[in-house]
Amino acid sequence: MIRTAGTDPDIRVRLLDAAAAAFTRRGFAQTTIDDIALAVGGTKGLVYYHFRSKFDVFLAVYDRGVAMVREAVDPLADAPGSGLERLRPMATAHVMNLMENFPYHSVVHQGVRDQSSESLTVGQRDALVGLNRSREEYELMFRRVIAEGIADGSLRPVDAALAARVLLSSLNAVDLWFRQRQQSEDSLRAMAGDVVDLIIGGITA
Amino acid sequence: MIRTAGTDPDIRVRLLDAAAAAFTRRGFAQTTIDDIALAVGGTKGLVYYHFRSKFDVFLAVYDRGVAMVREAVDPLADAPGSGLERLRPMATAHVMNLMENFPYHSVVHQGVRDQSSESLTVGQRDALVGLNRSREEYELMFRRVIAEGIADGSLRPVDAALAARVLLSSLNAVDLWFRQRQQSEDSLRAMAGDVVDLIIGGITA
DNA sequence: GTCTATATATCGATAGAC
DNA sequence: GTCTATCGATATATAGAC
Repeated sequence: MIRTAGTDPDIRVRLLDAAAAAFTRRGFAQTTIDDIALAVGGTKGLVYYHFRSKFDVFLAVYDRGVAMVREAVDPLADAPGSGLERLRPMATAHVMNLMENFPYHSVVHQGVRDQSSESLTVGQRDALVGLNRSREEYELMFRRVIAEGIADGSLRPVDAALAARVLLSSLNAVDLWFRQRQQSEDSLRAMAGDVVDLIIGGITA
Repeated sequence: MIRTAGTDPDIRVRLLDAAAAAFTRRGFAQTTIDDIALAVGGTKGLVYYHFRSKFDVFLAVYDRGVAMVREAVDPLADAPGSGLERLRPMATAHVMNLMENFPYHSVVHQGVRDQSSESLTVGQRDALVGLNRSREEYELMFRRVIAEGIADGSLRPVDAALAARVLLSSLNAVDLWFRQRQQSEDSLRAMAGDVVDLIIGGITA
């Protein structure tokens, strides 16, 4: 082994995975620090050694979640092709990522909802809004591609800002009914494609 | 006055309104019974006189929320016209209702998300799933109209079940970015129309 | 009917042992 | 680095006064 001894170097990530799963299953408020710790075979102290607070764990999960989607989707925005030819792969990759990293996505979704929650302290809200900036850049990227699609004629002349919002929130809403099962990558991709087609293509004849 | 004396006969509804607002602003777990009571100028005891538990309040809000949307939308499903000609008013009425009764809608949305939450007791989950049955009938109504639209040629030959799911969850996702302002009924209706058009009509050229 | 205690439980966070 | 023990705050629910 190249790495020298010591405890699992990825304990932080394992804690984040456990936290994402717990926040998804029970919600942030109903999740206890012990839930997270016990999921990796540890106790409270372990969590508090690696994170300042429960909210800090939430932010770290959120951060990682946004990073993962952007890593998958961002490059597609600047590929060659018309607006529509780039938007469809972007949307599909977004949904695929949602399904494959469901807990992380779910936490990000919670974070977006809660950024205006009155149960947050001022400092907490600021931290959340700060992280949401990356999320907003992401939305602006979709808006840009939609605008380009309108310009090149591959998309209808809709309000790009509203369309980006509706598109992303519609894609994210998939988490309301999607439930993980052992599905092949192919069947996930097929479902993602169907959903994206419904949202981008509409259902009118 | 026809009604004989006694305290406000609508105190139950006022409590539900206050609860809906509180659950929306802070989330269920972070809302305290005192939050609800104080919002109507009372204390804990008032709430516990009218409701068995905090969760009971949640269910009552949920119930009222579903009833309100269905009252507005159900009749439109059996109006004359093609599938598309009925689906568009249904979707628009749904979004209008979402905007006008935002807190109730928001609580119903929470309820749908939480029906598989592991932080519920068995009895609580059963109660929630029971109420969700009305919500499912509602989705089936959309599915039926979509199927009829496909049959009459006003809609593309999509998977009606998937389309109904995607349509409703997309419409509901509007609550993620919609924020109440003092807007005229007309401007709300215009926005609802735009959103519905984007979701039903898609954005491809 | 509504309010004022209060019993009771839970959990985030910290201190200190190892 | 991780654990055990514990403090302290918060909040559901109840009992009984008015």
